[in-house]
Amino acid sequence: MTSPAVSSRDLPHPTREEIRLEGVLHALSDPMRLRIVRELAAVGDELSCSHFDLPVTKSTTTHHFRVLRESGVLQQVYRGTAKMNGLRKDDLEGLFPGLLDCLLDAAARQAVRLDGA
Amino acid sequence: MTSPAVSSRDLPHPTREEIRLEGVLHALSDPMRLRIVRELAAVGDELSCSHFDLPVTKSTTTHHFRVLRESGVLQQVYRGTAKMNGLRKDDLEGLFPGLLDCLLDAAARQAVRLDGA
DNA sequence: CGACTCGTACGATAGGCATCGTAGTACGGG
DNA sequence: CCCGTACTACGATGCCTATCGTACGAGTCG
Repeated sequence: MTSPAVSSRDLPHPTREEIRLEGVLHALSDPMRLRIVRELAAVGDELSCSHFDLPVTKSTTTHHFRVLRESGVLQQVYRGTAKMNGLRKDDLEGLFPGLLDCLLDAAARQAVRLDGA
Repeated sequence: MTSPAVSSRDLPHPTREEIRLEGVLHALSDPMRLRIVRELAAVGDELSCSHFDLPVTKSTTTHHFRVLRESGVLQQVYRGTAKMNGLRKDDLEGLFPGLLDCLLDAAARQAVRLDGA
């Protein structure tokens, strides 16, 4: 088997063609979600939901991950009890070349400017 | 006078430092507002509010222009009875280099993809 | 002045959404 | 089989927002 521990539970994702720029921008216009995406991009690999230590409850965290998945920014898959999250880099790059990097750069610049980090 | 017919009425704008990426993304995540920005960028000059023929009432149009101004995407100034709108290209480029062009390109690609135009 | 155009203000409405808490399901390990 | 961990589902709440209609203010032109 190529993917050993992938659960049968699976989650609805938009196809590449169904992804809308407005939806992506809306998803990224929330600070919590932008933070998730930045961390995911920095690590460059899939991360479980529980890896993120966000200042909101788990319910709210679930909500944010769903928005990111339904807008086409993330792909999610269950692996055991964990839900792994990965950026849909290829799809986004195919639809909107350069946009993701540009947004991440913009977010990084703002973080430096505001937090001095 | 440098600006002859500028009315005394003036409008609150965020300074460059006050512009937030989240706010800009939120402003552009509305189809009506994205359309306004695309048209403004295509023309490359200031346009009056009444130039835009949007499928919403004038009240709603006013609302969208205010959101764009308050997020720092547009600058607005009264000229006679008209209110002229211009993209804050320099400020956006200074804060988030390349972002505006990237977003406009993404919007254009999506328009081609969906409307075949 | 009077009429007309452009845009605003205000209130209403309906829907969306970020957040929480609690109760529940799925999976893996002892 | 039972327990703990990871995540979900559902309902509630309060706020934000896209939209409208109507009434009004500011400016221009005859």
